[in-house]
Amino acid sequence: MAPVHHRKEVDESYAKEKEAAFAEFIQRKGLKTTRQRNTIVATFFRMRGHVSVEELLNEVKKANSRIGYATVYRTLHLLVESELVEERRFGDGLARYEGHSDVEHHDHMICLECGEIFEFFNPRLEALQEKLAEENDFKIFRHRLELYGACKDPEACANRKQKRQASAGN
Amino acid sequence: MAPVHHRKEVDESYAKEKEAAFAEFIQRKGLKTTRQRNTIVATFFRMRGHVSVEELLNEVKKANSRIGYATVYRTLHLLVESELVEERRFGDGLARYEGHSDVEHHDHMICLECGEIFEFFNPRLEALQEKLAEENDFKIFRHRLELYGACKDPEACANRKQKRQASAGN
DNA sequence: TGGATTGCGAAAACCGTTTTCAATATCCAC
DNA sequence: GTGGATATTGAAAACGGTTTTCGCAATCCA
Ligand SMILES: [Mn+2]
Ligand SMILES: [Mn+2]
Ligand SMILES: [Zn+2]
Ligand SMILES: [Zn+2]
Repeated sequence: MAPVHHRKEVDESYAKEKEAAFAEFIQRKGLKTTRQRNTIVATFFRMRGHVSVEELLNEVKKANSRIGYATVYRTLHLLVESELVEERRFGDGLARYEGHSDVEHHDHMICLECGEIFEFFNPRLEALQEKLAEENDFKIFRHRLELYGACKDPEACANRKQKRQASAGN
Repeated sequence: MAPVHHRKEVDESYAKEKEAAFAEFIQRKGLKTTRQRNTIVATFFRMRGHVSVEELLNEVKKANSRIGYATVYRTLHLLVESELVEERRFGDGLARYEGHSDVEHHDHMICLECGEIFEFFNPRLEALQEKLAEENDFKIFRHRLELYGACKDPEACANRKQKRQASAGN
């Protein structure tokens, strides 16, 4: 099985692929290749989940402690513009970023207890939205659906909560 | 027909009802009745749509120009706490508030061209969300669904856009 | 009606994000 | 390779919506 090893390889090739796509975007736009941007992008695509700017900067600083907020913000904007990354806002006042996974689009359930974010996709839901838009003579460009609530499994939820609070105190 | 007159009466009784409910909430909480809060609440429930703080303050100042932002913000928090009003955020960086209409819950379509906000409610959509939550062992407390796009009727959209830009320059 | 308690408004603080600006790095034409 | 036009960087300041502070004013119960 060796799931950890497998996972690591998958992450690496995924990250490499995204880094290459970003490099191509940079060239296509006539922008310059810089160490800082490369570091930030490489770091980002090796993180999982819905990453805040601060979380990303903390990781980035491990590779190059001189990189500051401004460059991280600027690079994230480029990543969004390149469509390699999407910005999310789950109502806690800060932007979070995620790389597109294989599932192109998905929505989110956010546990207000442990902070876990579950992703889901349902074609019927998507179709129903289209139908409702049609009825209102409306053309959808994009949508956001967020279900706020709580995990039903109290044990798993409590564990995650603990884990999160532990990692919050870096 | 006299739709305007009819509308006015409906709004008045609606506003009066909400004002009374807020007064009751204030007493229940042991807070004091003040002119400023009454003015703000009375003004709010006579406005339609999804009202920003600035829009509300502008209206409020017509009745009492000495009222400032702080009191408007504080009163809106009370209105939300009383559950007479809901806060919305449609991604333009500012909070908007709406009184509960007869339809208790609804979702939104936002035209990115003219800024119009259409409201809708669909029981199948709600049920489907519940089903998906169930499958993920998740209990929904609340949700937000926003469809961003554009009106299909270009004329109506352009008219609304013009109207909005006109009223923006107060 | 006194007086403890709340609420008020102007201004300052807050907080995540964006912009400024002087110094530095990139990279294309030579 | 090198010069030099151009883009990028990082610290710090600015921004914009919201919250908090603080001294004064209003509320309201005994
Ligand atoms: Mn996601
Ligand atoms: Mn609404
Ligand atoms: Zn949970
Ligand atoms: Zn429109």
